[in-house]
Amino acid sequence: MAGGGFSLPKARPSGPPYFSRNQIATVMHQVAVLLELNGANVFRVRSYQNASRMLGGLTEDLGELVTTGRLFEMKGIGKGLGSALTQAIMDGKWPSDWVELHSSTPQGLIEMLGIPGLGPKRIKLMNEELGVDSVASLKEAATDGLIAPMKGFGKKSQQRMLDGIELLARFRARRRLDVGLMYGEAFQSKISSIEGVLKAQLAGSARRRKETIGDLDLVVAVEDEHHESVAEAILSLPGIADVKGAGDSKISLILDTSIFDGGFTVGHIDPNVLDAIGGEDYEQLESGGTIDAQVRLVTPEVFPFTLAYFTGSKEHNIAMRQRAIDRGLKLNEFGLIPDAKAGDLKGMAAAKFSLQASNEEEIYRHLELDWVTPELREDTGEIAAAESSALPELLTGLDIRGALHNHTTLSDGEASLEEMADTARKMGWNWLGIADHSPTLKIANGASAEDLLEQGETIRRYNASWAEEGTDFRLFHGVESDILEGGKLDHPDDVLSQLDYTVASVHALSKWKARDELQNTEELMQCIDHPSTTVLGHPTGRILQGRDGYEVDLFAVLEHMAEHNEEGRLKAVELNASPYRLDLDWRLCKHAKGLGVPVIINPDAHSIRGLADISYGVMAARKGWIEPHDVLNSLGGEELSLRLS
DNA sequence: GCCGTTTTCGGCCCGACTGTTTTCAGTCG
Repeated sequence: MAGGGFSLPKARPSGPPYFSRNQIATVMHQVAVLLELNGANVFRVRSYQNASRMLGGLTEDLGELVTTGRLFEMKGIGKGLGSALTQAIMDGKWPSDWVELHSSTPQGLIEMLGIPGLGPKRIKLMNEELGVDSVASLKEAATDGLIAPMKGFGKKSQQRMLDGIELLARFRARRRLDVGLMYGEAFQSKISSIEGVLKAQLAGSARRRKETIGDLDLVVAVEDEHHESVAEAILSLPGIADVKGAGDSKISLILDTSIFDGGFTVGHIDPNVLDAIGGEDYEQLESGGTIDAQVRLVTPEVFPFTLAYFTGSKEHNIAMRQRAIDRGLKLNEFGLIPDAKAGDLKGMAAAKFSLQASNEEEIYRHLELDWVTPELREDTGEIAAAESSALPELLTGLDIRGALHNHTTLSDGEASLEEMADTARKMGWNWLGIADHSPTLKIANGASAEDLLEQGETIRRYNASWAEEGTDFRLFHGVESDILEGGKLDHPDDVLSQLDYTVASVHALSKWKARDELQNTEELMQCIDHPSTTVLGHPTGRILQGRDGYEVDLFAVLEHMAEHNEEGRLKAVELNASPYRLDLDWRLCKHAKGLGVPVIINPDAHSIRGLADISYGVMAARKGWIEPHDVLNSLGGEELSLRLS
């Protein structure tokens, strides 16, 4: 969260329900963090976290859940949380201890949690003993040498805090998926070519294709006799800025951009996005950037277990372990070990009694599960699905036949219509949609109605000539219209009606962020009701690592879109594939799918290279359980033409 | 705070690493 400030949302003016699902889930997460900082029982903290995650992934209406009493039947909701939530939802009042936690915990403590190596316990201690209540005051205390003399602390801890603060200032803790994968793939290929390395594979959130990545995890298979030489070779690879730690099985490193053989460049960033992520300084900042990496060296027999373990997620692992326990087994990074055999042995010593597995599939099979693709390992229902062979047949890049939201030189794109079409054809697509900006967006050189309609003429000419020569490719003509006051679109109806489709997007972020969730939700719905609106573009306006989106109840918006679709009016939600956005969030894809709202993955390309961003959208969609038939991208040109008419 | 073919208390996933200790707490994944 940009800013990191915690606050309790105000109740809606009318209700119940007085709070949205998002709000409830967010507040519970915040309470969990605040409890940690106040030294609460770790399991109590976990209860809040579990409940937050569970509620955040729900599709049911909260008010209904409460009135039917089903809230109390949900796993993870007991008497305490159940009645607290009932009060919040039905009366619009947060429990008094939650309010108290929010008001009594200095905001600076939350910010301090972002410092690597520093957790809630020591933050609390420093706060109590030294009155440290922010990153700035911590820096001062550490510089004055006040930290080291404290019991349980020391000179090294003090220095690590200063280093951590430096790192925090230099770069935000997480990196976007595209950046993380760039580092990860470069590092993996360097390790793979070391003599004695049998296999090196990226694990962790990069393998799960999370939209941002905290650090890289690499699992390396190596025979015992090469262990030492491989470890040494890794430590002497180019691109290592610092070694944070090196134990027997784990090496912790910081990588920098010198790992990239061909140099480093961030490529084209559209100005709107650039502004949010640091403006002109961004490229410089990024080229001086770093990423943490952890390498695990294991024997080939253990490799699949370690790979599965460090792929995570933590929540998926917990569920997997529990499943193992239920079957008299112990699952860890070394193996899957029957209780009876392992006795009190720990770690590697117990691992020799492990059930055999030459790959991840076999581990899952031992637990009577289908193999779960890494993207789905978030404990959001994949284990139940794997148990009953009901895992989705996920979308792949090969299913993509086109995308609707792309720009040309008519507005702020770098490439002409012809260049864009040509590139799409070379990518094997059957169609391409062009949706340039509308007039209100002056910063993006929004095109006038006149120019827009002229572009339409050109497109019709191309389509006619392709049809004539029997080429299975066509252009669709649309617009990316700004959403204006009252949910209105940015062109007169008679202009919009001449287009194949309209992508309606919010760009006036500051205005939308100044309003509350209810108003924004209402306005988006009004815009969706416009007969010309076909696609809701980047639904929250978020820029990853740049700015949060505006407040909106997307569950409600999607439900509204579902009603239109049920009545035969196509209303699709965009999954903006730009790695800076990935908006619709993957967590909501499953919900859209469940409601029958079609998803359209759009690269929002501003150059021919930008079209390749579609791959990040496919990653996010897979993470959101999306199958080929859930997206418009998998339709052929003729089929899509029918859907749009 | 939740949960229970262990039903009202005592667990709650598990191990590595670091820095501080002299047997362990905090943090991380």
